[in-house]
Amino acid sequence: MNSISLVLFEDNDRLRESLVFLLNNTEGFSVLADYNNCNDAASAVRIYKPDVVLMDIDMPGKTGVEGVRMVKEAMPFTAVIMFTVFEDEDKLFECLCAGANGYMLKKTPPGKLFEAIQEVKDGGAPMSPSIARKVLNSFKHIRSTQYNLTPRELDVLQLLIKGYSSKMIASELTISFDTARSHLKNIYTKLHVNCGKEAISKALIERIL
Amino acid sequence: MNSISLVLFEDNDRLRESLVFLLNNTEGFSVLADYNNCNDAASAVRIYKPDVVLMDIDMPGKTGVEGVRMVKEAMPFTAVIMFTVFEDEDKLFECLCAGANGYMLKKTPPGKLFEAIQEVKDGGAPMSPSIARKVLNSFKHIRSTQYNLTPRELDVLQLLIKGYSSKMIASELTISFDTARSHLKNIYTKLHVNCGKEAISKALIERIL
DNA sequence: ATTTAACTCACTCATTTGGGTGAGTTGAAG
DNA sequence: CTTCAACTCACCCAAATGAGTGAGTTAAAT
Repeated sequence: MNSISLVLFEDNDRLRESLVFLLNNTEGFSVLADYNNCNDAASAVRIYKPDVVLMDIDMPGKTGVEGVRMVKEAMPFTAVIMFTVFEDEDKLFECLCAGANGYMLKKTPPGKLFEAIQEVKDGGAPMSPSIARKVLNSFKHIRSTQYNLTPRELDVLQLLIKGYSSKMIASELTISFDTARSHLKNIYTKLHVNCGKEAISKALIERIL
Repeated sequence: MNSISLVLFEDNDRLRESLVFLLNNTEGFSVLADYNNCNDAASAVRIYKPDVVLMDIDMPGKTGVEGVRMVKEAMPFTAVIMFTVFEDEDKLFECLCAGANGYMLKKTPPGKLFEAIQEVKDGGAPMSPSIARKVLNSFKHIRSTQYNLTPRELDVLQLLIKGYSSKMIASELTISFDTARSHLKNIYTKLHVNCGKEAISKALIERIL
């Protein structure tokens, strides 16, 4: 019942089959489906609703980067762990933006990988140590660029994160209450969120500030 | 001008002096002061206002755990990197609670350490890979210990962070709207905040979840 | 010179939120 | 057996929020 359900996307048949075998013979894990490409990733996760998706980056056809994007669009709360041999910073960055929840190198021993699966299911962000730093570096690039927040909007967002109310933001920035709220609304639109709380989460988690 | 200023606390004289020498002969770093104990850590950081503090954990007299606490009380925005040989989970945990910003093992090569210093100065959270997981595990222990959140309250807080409204939280947890709000109010009280936005910030920044 | 983006401000409206107060149930610890 | 913490639910109210719409100003880019 509380076993973690998975769907795998991995073009290397031997590796994939090994993983499926290992996972299905490990208590607490059950592989619902596995694919050698992620062309149908969206429908796959919609059908199986797995707790966790293990996604290779380098696959023929659609790349894992597109894969994670599709998964996240289809089922936003499905945890996705990228599983790759390469430590390509650009791809890493793209995957982050696409919403991947973890990054494990293929050289990771199975035990660690299983821990990572458990961890990501628990809301963690497992990453192979060697790419952890890269991840931080990638995030530095983001710093709002992604959402095209204006300088003023960043000011507002920063205060919002401090827990300031619209009124407080207005007085802090010496602008009118309505202007502050106007900025907030624009921020929400740009961040694709519907309220301040979501904006704060997104900003803090994605390290926009 | 843009060189990173440091203050060191390390009881091993040879190691400390080596570090001071290395840092002062590396572009971008300047050691303002170094101590073989952290008894006067508070006044030291108040006087020197360093960008970064490098703090050993195992020192005679006051431990580095108390050291980081003092530093953080005196100068909350000073970045503190713990620098230790041991991977003691309990001490690690204590340091986390005390507000340390990074954890580097002494076996870390100088280059990596310097990167870490730069990183922590830039707002990152550098950690030796081997303790990164421990940190995550430690954080699991925290899970409210600090604020004595009940399991249910943690459930609610988790959803709050996802941007859920009271109504959504209620339906997600299959409780009434008022119960959800009741939990929220209790959470706010325990976290010493006045609104959900502050709660989200606090929870994410202090990694309560 | 004109377009454009950023910033500014205002008004309305339905909904949500935080705060306060009070209270019933349950399960575990003493 | 009772004490207590955790969880549950309800009602009230003032304030804050999000959403939508519209518009004036300024400074930079074309």
